[in-house]
Amino acid sequence: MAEPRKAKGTLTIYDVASHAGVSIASVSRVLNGQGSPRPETRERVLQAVRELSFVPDGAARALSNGLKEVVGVVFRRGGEAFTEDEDESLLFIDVINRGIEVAAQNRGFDVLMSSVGVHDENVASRVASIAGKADGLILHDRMLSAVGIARLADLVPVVTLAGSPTPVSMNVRCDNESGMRALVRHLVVDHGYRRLGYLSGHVDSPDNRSRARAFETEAAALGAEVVQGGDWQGNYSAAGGAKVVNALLDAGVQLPRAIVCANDQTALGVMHALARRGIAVPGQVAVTGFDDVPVARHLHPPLTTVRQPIQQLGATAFDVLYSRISAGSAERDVVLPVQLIIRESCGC
Amino acid sequence: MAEPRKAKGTLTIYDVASHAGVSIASVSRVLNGQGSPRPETRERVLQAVRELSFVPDGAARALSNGLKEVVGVVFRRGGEAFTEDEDESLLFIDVINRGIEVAAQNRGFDVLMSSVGVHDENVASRVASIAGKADGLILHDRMLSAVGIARLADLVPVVTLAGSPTPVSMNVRCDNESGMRALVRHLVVDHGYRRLGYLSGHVDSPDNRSRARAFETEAAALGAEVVQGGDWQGNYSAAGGAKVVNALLDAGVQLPRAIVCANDQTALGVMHALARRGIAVPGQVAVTGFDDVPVARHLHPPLTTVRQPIQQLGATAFDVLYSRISAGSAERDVVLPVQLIIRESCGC
DNA sequence: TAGGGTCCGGTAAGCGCTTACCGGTAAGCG
DNA sequence: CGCTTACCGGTAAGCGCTTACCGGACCCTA
Repeated sequence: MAEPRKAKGTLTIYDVASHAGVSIASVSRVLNGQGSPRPETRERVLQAVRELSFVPDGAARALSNGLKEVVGVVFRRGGEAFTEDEDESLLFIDVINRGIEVAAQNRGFDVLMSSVGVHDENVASRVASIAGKADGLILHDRMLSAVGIARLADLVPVVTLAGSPTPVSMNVRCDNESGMRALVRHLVVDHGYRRLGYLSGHVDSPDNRSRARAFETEAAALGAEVVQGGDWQGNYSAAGGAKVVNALLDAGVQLPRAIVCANDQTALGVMHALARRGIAVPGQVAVTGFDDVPVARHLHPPLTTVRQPIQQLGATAFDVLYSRISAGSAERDVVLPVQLIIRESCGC
Repeated sequence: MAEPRKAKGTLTIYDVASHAGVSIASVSRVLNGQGSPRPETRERVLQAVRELSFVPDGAARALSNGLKEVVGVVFRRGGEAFTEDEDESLLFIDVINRGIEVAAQNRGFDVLMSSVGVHDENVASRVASIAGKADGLILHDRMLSAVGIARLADLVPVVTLAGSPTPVSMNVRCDNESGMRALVRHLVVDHGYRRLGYLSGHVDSPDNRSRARAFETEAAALGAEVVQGGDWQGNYSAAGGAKVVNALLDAGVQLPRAIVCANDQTALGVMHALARRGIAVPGQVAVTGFDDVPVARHLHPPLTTVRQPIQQLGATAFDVLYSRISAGSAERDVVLPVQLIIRESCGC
């Protein structure tokens, strides 16, 4: 721990008060718009604040108010350090985070960002440390077990993203089911593909599970043949998608007519791998994604995918958390609509 | 402002103390590893902390210590809301931010992220508000005027990214000059291109200025013809790059043999626009970027660019700030090396 | 067994702010 | 003209934590 005690000439409200010739209470009142100070007093204070360029200390304020005006966001980063894979997977999470941030600003809150390494042992302790510095927490997918969340939740309000609500925490997610159903329907009904593969994301991700399930049931309902499971397991990354395809091809497996990927990053890797092997997309194999990350439209061919309102997702998470913090209660399970985005990688 | 005063049953150190049958001083000492508590006392406290799952309040701690263990990071986001352009430009900044974050964690710090809209009037007040909640600030490119920085800097230590050091603030940047020189040399000497265009970034960005200058002088030194200026002005975004190319083409201008873009995003837009117009890259026009953002290698053709150690940039910024915060002083101007990455878009 | 030195651990003072409470002044009323 | 009422603004307490300071217990030595 660093150890300065008074780095700078640390102005306090006392300095402002004496400079303005009023009491600290008046200064505080003016700064917070409480009470009804006489215009003259008010002006004197503002003048002093301006002259000294005083900024009140957030910690003191927080302590006094019981409100830090800070929310914490916790998410996983890729490998230990600066691996390629990590960089690739930035997009999705970062867009969500920006959504959170923008929403937070509207309420005068700021956002404490904290990532956790994949094989970081004590996630719980990191999270706890953030909890101490924030009024509430937003947890990205797969951060903590249900028990962990429960324990956390009686420290501070907790919102999870793409998880499931618990008795003590709230959740915000997208409507994976209907998005996936629409996608499969498009592939089977509109294009007439009879054999589809699902290249999964992390097995323990609720998003992945519901997408897989919807994929399976819809395809079955439409009478299409389905390929998935062990060999088809990715990890939401481009590298993961490429690896699966390469392994399949090396094993001489006959690819299905369309590969439905758990997310856009995976699709990106799949298309890359396919291109390297000289397999035409969508001519020989169609590929689809999920998320509609910005780069999706810049791929060759442009990626057919399901658009999640990614930034909205973050903004909503904040709003839910905020209403919990300030009003004391909020909706526990919010589901956002998605939209099928048909571009060219499906064969259109 | 929200107005809860005691949201939860807020555990305090007093609760822990009485639960453990010791004084609050002992609890604090155990928690901070100060003094030399008797093993038994120590154990009692830890036990109590565990049982109550107590987490000390960050604000109180900060107030008492004069150290919040938080640094603020301020950057610009694109348009007002959820525009396409905004999404596109995520990459660069976010990688830096992640670098900051990882470095911060190593020191037990957390990162307060705050973005500012492009046409946000009172940047200064937003920044000030962050300043009150942090021990130091990292400002991305083009956030504040020199005066603004000066004023800010006597509130808290300030590090700028890709700016220039001021008497009171520190700066971290990459070696644009040598990167650009190497790139131009490659284009002119190795490929023999005689006519080069520089598609700029924001005019008021120090990075852009030094790249433009290096481009110009090196090209001149090698006797190549240079095209730049008014019509060649982008804004670091893909859309900006595409717009310039389209305008040029519409005006019937003869494009130079190679287009050197101020950054990768711009190059991405340029390549896209060129492709739409049926112009072969690099066959008819070579295109290069700057940054080596992760997607650069997934373009068609893969982008020749100058790699900046982006994540390092962030990490270094934090380290500099940290040493200033804890040791009271630090280097004022840190320059990181870059590396020419030759892929295919240059014609190789 | 008494005196001195060590350790531990408790008490209390503050960190910078908000705000309940109260006293003083001025305006309003009879 | 004196008393009430209202309105400002000041004083002080307290938010949860760290830590300086001090007193007590224990151990060692003579």
